[in-house]
Amino acid sequence: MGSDYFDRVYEVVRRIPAGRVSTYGAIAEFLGSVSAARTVGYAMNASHSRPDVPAHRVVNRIGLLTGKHHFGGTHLMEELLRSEGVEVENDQIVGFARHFWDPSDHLPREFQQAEPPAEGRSI
DNA sequence: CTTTTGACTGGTG
DNA sequence: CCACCAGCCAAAA
Repeated sequence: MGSDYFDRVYEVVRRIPAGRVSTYGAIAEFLGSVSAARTVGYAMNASHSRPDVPAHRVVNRIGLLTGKHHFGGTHLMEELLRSEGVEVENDQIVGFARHFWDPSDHLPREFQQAEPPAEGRSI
């Protein structure tokens, strides 16, 4: 199905619960290489046609909303996060460590094998 | 086909 | 604290 890596990124991002956020690096590390963080960001850029991918819950390592410019509106990403209970100030997530969601800490290791989730399974 | 460029990160100087 | 470099993957020129 197209690019495997992007699909894996989307699967992970899709599991980020509302009110939680993750980072490009954490996702890349979960998928095997922390250095591929840029690619995770690039995958987010291509996630426009993936409405089921909450790209606004992915920020950089210090909780900065680096991708906010890609959400059309200047504060759309921030608004989305706030509506989920994530406090944002000066384009940065307040209490970032408190909202941080590490995929390696919640998703099964088999998930890294690029195995898509079972169909008909509610998230 | 080659080169450039990104929503990144960690290390080095 | 700031500047630069390497590593990773994919799309566009």
